[in-house]
Amino acid sequence: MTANHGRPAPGAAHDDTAATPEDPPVRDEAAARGPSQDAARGASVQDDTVAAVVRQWRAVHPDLDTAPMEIIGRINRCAALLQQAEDAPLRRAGLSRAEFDLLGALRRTGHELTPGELARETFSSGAAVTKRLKQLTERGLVERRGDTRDRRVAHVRLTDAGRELVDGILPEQLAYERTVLAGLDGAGRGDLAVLLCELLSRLEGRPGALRI
Amino acid sequence: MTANHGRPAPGAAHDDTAATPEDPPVRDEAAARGPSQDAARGASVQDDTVAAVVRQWRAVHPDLDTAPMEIIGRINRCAALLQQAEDAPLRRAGLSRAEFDLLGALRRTGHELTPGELARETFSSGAAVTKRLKQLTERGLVERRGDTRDRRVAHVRLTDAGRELVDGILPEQLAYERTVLAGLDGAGRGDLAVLLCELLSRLEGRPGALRI
DNA sequence: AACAGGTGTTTTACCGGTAAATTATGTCGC
DNA sequence: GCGACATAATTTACCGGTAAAACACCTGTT
Repeated sequence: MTANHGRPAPGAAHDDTAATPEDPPVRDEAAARGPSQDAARGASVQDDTVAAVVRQWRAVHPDLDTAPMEIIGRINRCAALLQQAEDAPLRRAGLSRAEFDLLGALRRTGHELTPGELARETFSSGAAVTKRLKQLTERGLVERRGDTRDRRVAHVRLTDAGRELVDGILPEQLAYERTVLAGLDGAGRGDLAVLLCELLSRLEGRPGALRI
Repeated sequence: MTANHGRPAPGAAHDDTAATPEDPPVRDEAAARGPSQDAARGASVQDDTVAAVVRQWRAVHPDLDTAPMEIIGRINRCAALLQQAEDAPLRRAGLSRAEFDLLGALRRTGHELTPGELARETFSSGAAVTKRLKQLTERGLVERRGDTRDRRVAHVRLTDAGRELVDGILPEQLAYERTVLAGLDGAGRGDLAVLLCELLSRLEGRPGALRI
């Protein structure tokens, strides 16, 4: 998903008769091969799908500065692949990612949360939380009680089964993430965390600071 | 979204009567303040939501190595925020992200694609592509023709309106991405692109190389 | 030629998410 | 204490995605 970083077209496949009248087959690798920016870091830049997509855009729009894609495209693509990989073990445990996030929020805060807090905590809508809580309650993973003072609010907590489920899955997820990150050396991991933190801080900055 | 990086609970809110019997309120900032790894890069690490979440996990599970979260959590969170930000201008143009991805794939390859190729190109299911193509065709953004040799396959191409729409939106997206990335200096951007490329290459590596 | 099996696309049934409306409750000013 | 307004949660209607089945067509074998 996300804006622009599908797979490169493998090779025009078996086309058919007349090519589309507009645009003549702009289809060479001419446009500036290799990485656009190779920093101080000597690492030989591999050829990932994003690089191929960026090449395509440059061939079609040589005037456009496509540098941001090299970062944003990769972030999006990494996120998509990571989620896909981590969803498998979740499914095995009978959970969707959204459900795991909800349980995880309860586990890591260590105390009860209201549905509203859970919605904020998991970045989802209140309606979605209501639905998920219904299912998770039926499955005995969470419990709810009403607030005695304010009868609009409910308090949700993990059951023992819920806590055990999260505690069983989390180390597995972390172990997978560790193997993925093992491709980078210690300094690389440190740099990456710092750079992403700077980027994220900017994205999270006081709401609205960065355009809508 | 994604595994573990919601917002930190602002402060137990106004709780109620008895706290849950299990787990005593583990709720101090004690657990190793500050960034877990501060690399060579001197940058003062900011305090983003992921850092807060990682602190929570460390407080509850001091034994667990939460380092991967500092990277994976931030990638996921960045991706979510970026997509949210970039969806707004898309909506204004009457497109969903998935639709824009499809049009973008057609635009950047510069030639016709079959529905199947579009599915691979945009990482979505064939069924989803079928539905999107139906809508986009009705809106006059793409056209389709049957293959003359193999009547199972269709060939999809952008209409002029479709191409103009993509060409109008793309620079806007890139401009936004550039302002977001302006928070990093040139070397930082270069390093980030390279590090993400290494990570992505590993994630994309020969299918199945990395666990499921 | 007929058929078995493969491939490209579409259809079907369903699931989960959201926005907006709804319900129920609390709070503030008078 | 009562009306106006705010807030917490839920319900409703709908939309878009997927998996699996169905369909249409091709290709190789006999």
